[in-house]
Amino acid sequence: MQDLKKYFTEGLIQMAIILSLCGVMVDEGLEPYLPASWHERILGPTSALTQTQFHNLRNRLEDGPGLHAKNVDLDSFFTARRLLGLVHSLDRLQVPPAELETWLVQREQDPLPVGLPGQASRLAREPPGIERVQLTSSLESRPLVLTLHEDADDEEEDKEEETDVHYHTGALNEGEEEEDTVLQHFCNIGREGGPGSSGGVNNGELPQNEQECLRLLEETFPFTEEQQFHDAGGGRGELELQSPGSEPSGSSILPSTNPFLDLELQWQDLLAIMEPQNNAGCDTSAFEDTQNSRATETFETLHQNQGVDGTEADLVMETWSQPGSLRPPNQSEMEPVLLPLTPTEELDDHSSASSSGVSGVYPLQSPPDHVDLLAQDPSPDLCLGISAEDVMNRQTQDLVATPESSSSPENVHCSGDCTNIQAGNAATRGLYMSPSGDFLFDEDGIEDDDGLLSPLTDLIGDAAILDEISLLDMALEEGFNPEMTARLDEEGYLLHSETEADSDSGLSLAFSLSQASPCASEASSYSSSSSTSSSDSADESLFSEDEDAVELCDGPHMEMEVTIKQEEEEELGAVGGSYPDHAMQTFHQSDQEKKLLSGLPWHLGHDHTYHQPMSSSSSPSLPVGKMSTKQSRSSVRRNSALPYHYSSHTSDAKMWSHDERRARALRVPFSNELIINLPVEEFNDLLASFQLNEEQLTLIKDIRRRGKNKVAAQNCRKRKMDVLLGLNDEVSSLMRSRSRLLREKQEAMRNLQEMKHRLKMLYQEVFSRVRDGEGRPLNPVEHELRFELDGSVGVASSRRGGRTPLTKGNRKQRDKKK
DNA sequence: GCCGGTTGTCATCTA
DNA sequence: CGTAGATGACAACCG
Repeated sequence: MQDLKKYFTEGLIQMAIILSLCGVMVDEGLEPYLPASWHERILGPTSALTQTQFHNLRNRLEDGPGLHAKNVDLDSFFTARRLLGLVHSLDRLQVPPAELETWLVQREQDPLPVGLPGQASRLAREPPGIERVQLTSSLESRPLVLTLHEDADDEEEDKEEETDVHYHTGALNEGEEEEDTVLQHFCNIGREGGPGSSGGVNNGELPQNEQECLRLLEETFPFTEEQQFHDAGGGRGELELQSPGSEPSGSSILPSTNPFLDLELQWQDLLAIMEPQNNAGCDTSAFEDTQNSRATETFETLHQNQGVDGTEADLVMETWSQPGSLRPPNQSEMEPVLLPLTPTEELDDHSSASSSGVSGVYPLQSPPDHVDLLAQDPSPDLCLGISAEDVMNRQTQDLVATPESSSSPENVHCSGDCTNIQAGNAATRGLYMSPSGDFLFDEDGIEDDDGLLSPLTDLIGDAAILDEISLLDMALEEGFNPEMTARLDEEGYLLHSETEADSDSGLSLAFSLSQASPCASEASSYSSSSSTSSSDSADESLFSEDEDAVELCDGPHMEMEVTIKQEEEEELGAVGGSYPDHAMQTFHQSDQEKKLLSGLPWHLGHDHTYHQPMSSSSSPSLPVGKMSTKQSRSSVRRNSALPYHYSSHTSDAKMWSHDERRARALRVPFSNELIINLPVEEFNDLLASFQLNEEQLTLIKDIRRRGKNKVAAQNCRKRKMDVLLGLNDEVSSLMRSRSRLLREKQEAMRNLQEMKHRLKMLYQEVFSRVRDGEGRPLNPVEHELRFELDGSVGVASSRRGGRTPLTKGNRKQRDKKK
């Protein structure tokens, strides 16, 4: 939304409108409105700078901030590509080429002189491979996404395009001096309009162009025709279309009519944009999408026409592309195309995903992509840089989706956004797309609707795309992979449970160690409260499962328990009597319940030890008095059946067996574990679900009480032990502290003695220098120095007891006299 | 058989 | 009032 705000804030909307109007006269209209700083303002932090790292890197390398920032150093880029091997993929996939086209178009449209120098330099810099990429991409984009569908033909076309591209690029490099047909067209247009005023030129030609465009549209431009056109001319067709002002040139490469088409398309795009519905239309019709994309292209071209004025052009471009990203200024267009490729794909993916995720409204992405490719670059630039970009795209798409929002400027932006996003999608998806064309885009869009992941998965799915996808993409995919997140979540849950278990174990102390049982452990007093709350839902589910299990219990585990129980019963004799199958089942259920309960957080968190007895419910319950011999047997059985249960104490088994016996005797339909571990509500529900007599209820409550108290006792003992240990530690620390203090005391005593000694020496020295009134030294026996509180010093006679104040001054004087 | 440790249980208090 | 936790005390069991 912030981005949108940025775009919509203040005069941006007006700017967009003006720009749209500028379809005829971009330069004139924009100039007043486009201060040099506008780019940054409009784009804000999310602009090119925030774009894909890749773009950013290039930007950094070459131009730095501003529009140029997007311009990529082709050499560096190419090198990087080779190194990464991504470059190759980029060449194919890179949507950015569209931008190149736009750039070229701008050149053409623009009076050649305008922005040439910078661009030319860039072109010259660009390695041939890069140029190809641009051209191919541009060609693909222009021919409409249709070209994308034709994967097989793409390479050949690309080659052809490459030639064209070289041609164009050469023109660009030469500063439009070259006689490239396309360039010538553009040059002618620009010249007609006047080198300085591209807009003016355009204006003059517009009417004709429009007419021709309309005618051409009717004749050739039918959507299907676009495909044909694309098939036939690929890049050429694009070039033609792109050259808005160019006269119909006989040049094989660039049909002059195409430029007119572009103009018309631009107009249509503008009109469509003006119409609120267009936004929605993007979704509905590929044609509209194409128009939108074209509109963006037109703006781009206009921007380019502005030529050198990167700022103004950038502004325009930005206004169009804003949602995703702004194109870099003049030069940047070229580079953005290239650079964005990988990132753009990523962005596209994100954007597409986002768009899809946001609303199915924008299935269009693919179709506009062709045209949008130009726009893509910008968008990807913006989007790619930051993960948040996806959100941006979604937001922008949302805006676009709302047809109502389509007021002139907003529409423009929206369309631009849509185009950008779509372009991104198209770049990646165009490959996937079948020759069906625009509609295919819709399909893609639908696929996109699945979510962000879908595009990624799609990319992965396509081998070619995979080639193109960079490691970064992979990383991104992994990062976004929902499965991974799910796994993480699970792991986190596991970890959480483990941690709880750990905490529990900590609580249980030795108990847990000795008796730790994998089976469900009762919730420890500490963890139980919290765990229960968190696990309520799970518990419920488990509970339901448990109930089912009660009814349906079966399986080998059942058999094991049954045998054990039978043995136990034999041992027990008449106490338990013979359990009906139902009861057996219920107990078996208890085992399953254990399993289920084990999954419960609270269950996990709890002490290991005493539940074991719980788990041992299946284990035979022996009369307390009989336990000695039989216990060992039962314990052995337990061990065999439930090794984890095993505890040194058979008493546990006994105890539980006692409750278990009673429960069996009363035919309690659920296990002790459930009785003890279930939360109160569920426990009550459980009791309510079964018709139990008073005796059974009492027993169940006693079992629950004892079970919980058992845990409480364990915890209490553990705490007590902890307290003892803590006290022991405290005692140790206090002992150490005492030793330390004693040492310090000794040290202080030594220091004190030393000080006393030094004081004594000093006293003697001072006293030895004191003289009486006759100048004779004082007799230490008869006199002594007295230090008063006020700091004065006097000589006192030890015999008379009288004191002769002796001030320092006096003493000093005396000393001086001496 | 005694002793120490462990564990379960009960009773009671408290939140 | 009911529930659950905490704790002291008791008893049983084991090594």
